[in-house]
Amino acid sequence: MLLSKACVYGLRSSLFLASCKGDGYTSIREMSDQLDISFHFLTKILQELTGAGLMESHKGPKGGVRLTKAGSEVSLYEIVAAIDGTELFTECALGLPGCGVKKPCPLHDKWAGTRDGIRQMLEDTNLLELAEKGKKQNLRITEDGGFEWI
Amino acid sequence: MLLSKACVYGLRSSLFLASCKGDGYTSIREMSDQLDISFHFLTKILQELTGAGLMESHKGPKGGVRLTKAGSEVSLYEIVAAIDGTELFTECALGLPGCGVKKPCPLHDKWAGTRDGIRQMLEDTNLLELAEKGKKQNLRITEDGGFEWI
DNA sequence: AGGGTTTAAGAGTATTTTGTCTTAATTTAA
DNA sequence: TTAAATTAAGACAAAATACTCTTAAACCCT
Repeated sequence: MLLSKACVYGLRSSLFLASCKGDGYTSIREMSDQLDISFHFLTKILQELTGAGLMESHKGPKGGVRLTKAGSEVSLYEIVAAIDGTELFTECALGLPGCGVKKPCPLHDKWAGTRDGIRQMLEDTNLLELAEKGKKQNLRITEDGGFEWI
Repeated sequence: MLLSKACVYGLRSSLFLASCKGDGYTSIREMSDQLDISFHFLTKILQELTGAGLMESHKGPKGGVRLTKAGSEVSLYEIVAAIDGTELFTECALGLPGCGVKKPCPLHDKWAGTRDGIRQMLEDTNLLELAEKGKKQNLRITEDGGFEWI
């Protein structure tokens, strides 16, 4: 699996927030309902994202979380890095520590290119772009397709 | 992590076999020693590869495992598919089941290209090519670099 | 034939990931 | 000021992954 489940859930919920109108907070309960993700698990994931500065949270009624930046300014890479870390984009395909230009494994050259391709794709893609595409083409971001773009 | 540890170990040991001269069997004990991988864990991984038809095994003295095909005929993709399965090459980046051309997620188009890039890199690379490169440039395939190309 | 060597198979353990539950702290609004 | 709503935090449980160990089966050699 390329990304952990926590990371995938983090991406889906970030996408959800990017599609929300206005700059108010969205409650985690609503997100967990709409996206069909365990409330408590999602809470922990979003805590990581707020810890990383990508979201900010607010307690109490009318509380919830929201993006700290405009969706157009948040790349998927930032979210992945915040949850799964950057190891995927630096590690050796054969799992050898310290593999790099100086001390490569036989697969290093080829894998480095592929790896950069993954990173660039994530860096090149922002939340707003995906939210607008999803809204325009009515694409799903949940398993059952129950989510309606806002 | 892109590949499981079992898969990474499977790749390293396949690479080891591809670098072995002659067509005799190589004992799993020797491989686990040379590659610094737990003997019993490696045994189970190689059983998967023999089950998939990529290797064949032989018991008793002079026993061990060997590739069923020439190293030049074995792509990394075959090994990864045998151990980790092909899910990585078919799954949705957002984890949505059934995501594809017909029922895509907002990230599908971009991810499909990236995903194919990973697959093609693995399909395009064979064991002999890596073994020769490793031998020629004296590259490591173990953490401590203790392995000497045969 | 018999003993040593090697893979096969499966049970058992440890660690990480995933998910659940409870309690505390904060905030809004009546 | 009090009650309801909401996130924060941490303990706990379940599942998947990563190993470890033991016993069985097959094989070679003397």
